[in-house]
Amino acid sequence: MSNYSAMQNTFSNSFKALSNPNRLALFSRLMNCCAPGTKCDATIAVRFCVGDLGEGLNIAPSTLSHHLKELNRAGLVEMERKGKNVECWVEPEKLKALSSFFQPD
Amino acid sequence: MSNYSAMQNTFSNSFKALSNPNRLALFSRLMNCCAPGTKCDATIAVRFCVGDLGEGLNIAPSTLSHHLKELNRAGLVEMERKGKNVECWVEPEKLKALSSFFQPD
DNA sequence: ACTACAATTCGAAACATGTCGAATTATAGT
DNA sequence: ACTATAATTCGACATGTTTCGAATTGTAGT
Repeated sequence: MSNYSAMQNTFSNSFKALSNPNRLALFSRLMNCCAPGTKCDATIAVRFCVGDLGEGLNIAPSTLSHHLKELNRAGLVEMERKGKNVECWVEPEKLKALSSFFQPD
Repeated sequence: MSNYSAMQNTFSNSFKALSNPNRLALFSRLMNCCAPGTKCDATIAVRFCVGDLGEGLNIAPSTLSHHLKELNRAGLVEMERKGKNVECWVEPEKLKALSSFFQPD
């Protein structure tokens, strides 16, 4: 347990997911709730459907879908189908984990 | 100023630098001071010469050099020649900036 | 000057990533 | 059943990344 290099691997996968500017933009929208037409409330996980998330990013739907899948695989973004749409959000715990990675003990 | 997408770009470059497991290991050593034969003192930026940093990572010196250069270009690691060696360290400010990226306002 | 050690640059090979358009699946409403 | 909208999968192509060994540069000591 507490396998050092396994944890390192998890984090490097997270950072890989955030290393692409488009993916980081998607993640930031979910994280900051500063996206078009959204009220800001940091206590509740913000939800977007896939299409709205990609708004203004100028990427093809297939590319958007691919990026969200990567974020989901890295464990950074949750996804759930809701009718015709698929809703996406970030769990606050994930933010805490990432934030504390950079805080020396 | 306070150009949103420029800041996003800086961060995606940082995360790209940390997306490689070997580079993340190098960065972690400088950050955590948990490396072989080092006393732990979080108040002072820890310094390693390039060779010692790569200890146990099983990568060629040329690869090690390349990775450190990437970390340096991303602005995450500082480097300074000191005689035969080149010393590397992480500025505590960088850690603070990265950590607070994940903290919603 | 010569030697030894530390680190970097260069070129090449194998592999991974970002992107698209076309085709497909999922769901809801008519 | 049919149609429209949302999202995904697939195959392809161009570009980037990781890694190495060989050659090179920088520095200190003999």
